[in-house]
Amino acid sequence: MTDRATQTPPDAPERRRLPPAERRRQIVEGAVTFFADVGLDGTTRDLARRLGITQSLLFNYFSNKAEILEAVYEHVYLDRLSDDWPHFLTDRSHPLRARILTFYREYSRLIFEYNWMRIFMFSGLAGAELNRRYLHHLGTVILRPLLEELHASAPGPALPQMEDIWNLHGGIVYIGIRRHIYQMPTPEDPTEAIERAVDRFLGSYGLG
Amino acid sequence: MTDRATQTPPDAPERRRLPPAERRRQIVEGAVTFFADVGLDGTTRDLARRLGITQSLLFNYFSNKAEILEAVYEHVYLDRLSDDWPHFLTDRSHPLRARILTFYREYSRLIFEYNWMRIFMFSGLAGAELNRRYLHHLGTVILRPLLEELHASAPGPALPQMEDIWNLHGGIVYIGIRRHIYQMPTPEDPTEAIERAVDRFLGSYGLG
DNA sequence: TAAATAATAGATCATCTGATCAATAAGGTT
DNA sequence: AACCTTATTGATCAGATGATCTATTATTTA
Repeated sequence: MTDRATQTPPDAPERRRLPPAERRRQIVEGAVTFFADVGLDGTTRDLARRLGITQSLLFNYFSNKAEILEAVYEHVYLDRLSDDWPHFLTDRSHPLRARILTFYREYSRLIFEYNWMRIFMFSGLAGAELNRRYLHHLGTVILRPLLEELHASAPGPALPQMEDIWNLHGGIVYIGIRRHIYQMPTPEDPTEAIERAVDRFLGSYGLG
Repeated sequence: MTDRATQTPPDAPERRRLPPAERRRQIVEGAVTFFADVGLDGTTRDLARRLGITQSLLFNYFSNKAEILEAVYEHVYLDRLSDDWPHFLTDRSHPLRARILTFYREYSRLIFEYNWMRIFMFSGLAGAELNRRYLHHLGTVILRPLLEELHASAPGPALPQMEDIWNLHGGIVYIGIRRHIYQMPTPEDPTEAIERAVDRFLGSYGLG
């Protein structure tokens, strides 16, 4: 910031004139971690500084800040809910326990990520419709079928309700919240904790 | 905002000159819901507008915005963790199940509240030390003793770990997150869902 | 090598935002 | 009723912020 006049500042590469597609990609990826760090109220100047470009350049690729945030959402929400999971979860050729464990192993690997977790929370607090859509989708496409699978498999009279599925889900997701939102220590690998949570849940419906 | 000159605007009471203590209290309470709504980046002008006072008046009671936020934290974090709970939870003259259920009935009543839930989340995302202190306190003063009570009561060889307690806790807290952060529909009264979650948990350690 | 293209930087604008301060007036006191 | 204290207001400042526009200059093309 001091010797900006020198041709090659100490650490900043001072590279310029990237192909537009690549620059745009660089901006979006930088914006994702930037807004994940500081929140959606982060300034375009700080974002530009972090990217090593000028603030005005941002507006050459996006007509306003809201458009940058849209690109961030798109980049972050993309492929977070695989279309395979509903089929996989209802594929009764595998034991239900294995299906659930495989799902949550995959799912937690995808969402226990700093950028996702925080941008999801920031936009949730901002009241973004996107969050409700995502959760509604999660509920109808994954958790609801999961409930039906449990009803089909449970031997006893005790059957889970939808709210119980949300409880199972929430207990697992809470690991990611503790880690990335509250920045508390959590198990490095959550797999075992998830496995025990799932087994407690299944066990209580006679699905040990 | 249009006819501010008229002596008594249509709806605004245009009252002035409250006793300082009362005005301060009014500001803090207004600030709590204001910042819970819009986030900690909400402007002092919007806050003043909501309170029906001028922006400059805020700085007569607080020397800067950070001081307002401190008062908000203090007001919101106050008495959220009762000192009675540790004693109550370890009082073996009552059945463990009743102790846990009573605790979570009380606790959920206290924290499943719009202002608390959102300010806790906003400040957590902002990296506030206060959140980590709160959660650390919760862990050592409530959840850890709870774990020990479970170890003392569980008949079988299977014993919960601390991470399992966090899972129980997270699953319950997640109801409040869904309601107040994601603004999704949740059971009006979470008591039954909590009861079932606790029973699943206890059952899996032979404490049915 | 010279010209053309367009990615990037720098300057600038209008508005917003936290904060200050002198002027005003509400409510109590005598 | 006149006075006094001080809660409250209105004007204002400096810096921050989103956005625009023109000047540069890296890279390609002829």
